[in-house]
Amino acid sequence: MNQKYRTPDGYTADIAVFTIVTEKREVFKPPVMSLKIMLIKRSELTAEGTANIEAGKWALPGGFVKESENGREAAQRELMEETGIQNIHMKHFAVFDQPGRDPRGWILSNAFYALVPEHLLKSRQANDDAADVALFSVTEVLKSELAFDHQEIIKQALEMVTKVMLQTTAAKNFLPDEFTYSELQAVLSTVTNDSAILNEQSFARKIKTLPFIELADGKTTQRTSKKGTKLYRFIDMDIVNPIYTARY
Amino acid sequence: MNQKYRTPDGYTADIAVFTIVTEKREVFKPPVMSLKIMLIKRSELTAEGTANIEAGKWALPGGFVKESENGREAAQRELMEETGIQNIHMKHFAVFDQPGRDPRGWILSNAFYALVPEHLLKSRQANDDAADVALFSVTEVLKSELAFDHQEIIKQALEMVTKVMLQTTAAKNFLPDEFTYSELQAVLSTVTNDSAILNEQSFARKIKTLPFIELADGKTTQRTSKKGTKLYRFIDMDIVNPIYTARY
DNA sequence: CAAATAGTGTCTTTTAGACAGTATTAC
DNA sequence: GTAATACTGTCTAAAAGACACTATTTG
Repeated sequence: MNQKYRTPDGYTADIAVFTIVTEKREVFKPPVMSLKIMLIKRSELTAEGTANIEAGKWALPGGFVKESENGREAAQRELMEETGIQNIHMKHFAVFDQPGRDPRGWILSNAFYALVPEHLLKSRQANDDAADVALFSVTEVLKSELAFDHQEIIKQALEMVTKVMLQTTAAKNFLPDEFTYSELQAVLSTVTNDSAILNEQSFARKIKTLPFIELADGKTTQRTSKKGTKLYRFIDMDIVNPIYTARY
Repeated sequence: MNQKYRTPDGYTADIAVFTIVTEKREVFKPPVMSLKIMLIKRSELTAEGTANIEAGKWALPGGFVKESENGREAAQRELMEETGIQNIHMKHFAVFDQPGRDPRGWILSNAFYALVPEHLLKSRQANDDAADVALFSVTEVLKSELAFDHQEIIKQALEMVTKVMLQTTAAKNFLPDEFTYSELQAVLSTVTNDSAILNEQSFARKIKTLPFIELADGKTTQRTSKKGTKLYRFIDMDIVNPIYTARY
């Protein structure tokens, strides 16, 4: 190894787990949803019994990458250790490597986000060096004081999530396999104000023409209305919607 | 520091510099363009005179991140040292951290891409531990054997570039401030086959309605036709074009 | 004049967007 | 019946897509 170059003091992985919780679910009514992020409260002592850094503050779950792991594997493991949540799909979106971002030395953070349905987080439980786990509304979190530079990480994660929700079929992560147009609207409304999406009649017509959504033939549900509503499914595909062919 | 965790053996930054070269520029004709990537040939000896790893192979420019630098700064510096190119805008797009990807140990690579006009690369010159610098067509590069896992890095960079070119105003990186519709078409044609973009009359009409492009009032050029052509400018803005409101 | 690029005119078809109306069901 | 959600009918205005035509300039 070339010793001219410093080796980092640590390589970590942090995970911004987003979910959409159903705030209000009344019989025969479309749900009302809101976007949340899962954070842990850093414990006073580490698992080894020494004083923990940034103790007592809320933070993204995460920790050091171990030997023979890559960042993604560490993210999965740390999430499991601290919150009991496992097997969720996460995507890398940035690296935070600013010297000084962590008082312990030159610590690199590999940042991931995950979009998961609420029920997968039901079993969450604080463990290891987490004293607590909770869901926070994203607006709330952007105003609170968090550990390290986690507020900045969350801010960037949120921008990414908004984009991904509107430009890919990521909304499917928050819906059952078969869903109604109003449920899809409820999901999308957590990240957009676009009237073409939020207007009821427009969207009810539009959904039938989208190439990445198909009708679940003949099936209906009464969970959002007395009348009964048609069910739709996402078709898996990669979509690039060029801005040069869009209509404005 | 918690010694349970391995510290990485190195933290590097690699840069995929893309440019669009004008393959054919005849008087009074729209240009023909093609997408290229800049690679270096790894020298036999390092700057210190020791044998270089992966010597003789073509690779992305890049190298170790130094003390008090972040990944982005190292990417800028290494690009400068190896190719003489400086002050270009680069974006981070992935981290490559698979154990075993580099025979020297656990070496993390922070991957960046840059989109730059051809003229900024005119002054390129191999230096430091680079024996040569050259531009390769992207189709060619995906078939050749490169150092480390750089082919995979380039593959992912390319996917990102295609998306970014079509979903943002990134095409401006390859155009003069004021450009004709056929020049914009030439740039976009390097990454898409979309008929709505490549059809001459459609696009000539379309460009006038795009909210992120404005007419450079009254100005014309003869560089693409005898008749003279109107010039346009990009307006800086962030665009999210939701797939749910697109027309298919 | 011919040839080439850059447009515009015009027509047809599709889509958006708005508003009002209908359908179905629980209670 | 009432009230609520989920649609559909219908109209208008805008846009897409295709094809032919015009405009301008060089040589």
